[in-house]
Amino acid sequence: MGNPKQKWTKEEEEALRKGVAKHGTGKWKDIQRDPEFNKFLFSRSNIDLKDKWRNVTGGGSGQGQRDKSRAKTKALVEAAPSIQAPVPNASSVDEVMAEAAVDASAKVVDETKIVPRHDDDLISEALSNLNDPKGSEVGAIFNYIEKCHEVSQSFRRQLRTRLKRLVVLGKLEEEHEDTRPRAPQTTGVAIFGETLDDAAIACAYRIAEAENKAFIAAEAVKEAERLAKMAEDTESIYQFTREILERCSGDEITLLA
DNA sequence: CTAGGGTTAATA
DNA sequence: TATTAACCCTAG
Repeated sequence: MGNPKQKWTKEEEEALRKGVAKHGTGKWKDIQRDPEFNKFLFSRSNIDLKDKWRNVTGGGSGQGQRDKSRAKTKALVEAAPSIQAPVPNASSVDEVMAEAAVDASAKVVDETKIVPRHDDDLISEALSNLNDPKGSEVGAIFNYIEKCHEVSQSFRRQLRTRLKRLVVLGKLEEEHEDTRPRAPQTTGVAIFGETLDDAAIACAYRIAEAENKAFIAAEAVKEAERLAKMAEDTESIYQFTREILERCSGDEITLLA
């Protein structure tokens, strides 16, 4: 019977791209469940996201590459519930990356978008927002920053490494819940106390520089991912990617030490 | 739940 | 007719 194949709109496609750039390929359910993306993807299912992403991507040549000039359409298919913008969501790393992929030297100005305000405020605000009396776990902190800043996976790894590095160095105090580690449910939930707030400020500055380098690293990762599909050599690519990340973050680690 | 394959509708 | 894009089904 009536099956008018609803075409994807710009909002939906953009939301999908953003969701993938945020969480990464896969996790379609998470993207669909996300309140921010659910506004546009509320009528789409996780399978639809995957299918659409399959068409939108593909490696660069061959198939996929769905037309990019086709919006106008009707948009807002089912009387969507007033589209509001509760979240600031101003910076778009993926957008910058995409632009940079074509011409990086011309889009250097967008760099300010990645680092719009002070860096110390980043973690400070995260702690304030989380409002944790004992402190916030490292996961929640980076998660908050990730949501506010839309960082890429490359940066995510660097941030995590940085925080862990500080713990090892002794700058941060790792406080356990109490006696005995209870159950092995968590992969190492480290709750930081007040010391984090102090060290976070210093760490934030490093993060600022990290973001800048992460931007460059992201391009390298993107290239590596492309090669991965062509060569399908995970092992070689893994080392290649690792070298690039290490090379880009090598300077940062030195600063941290 | 995700990945892949196959089918159907619309288009060049 | 061939190709693309959405939709649906199945396997892991």
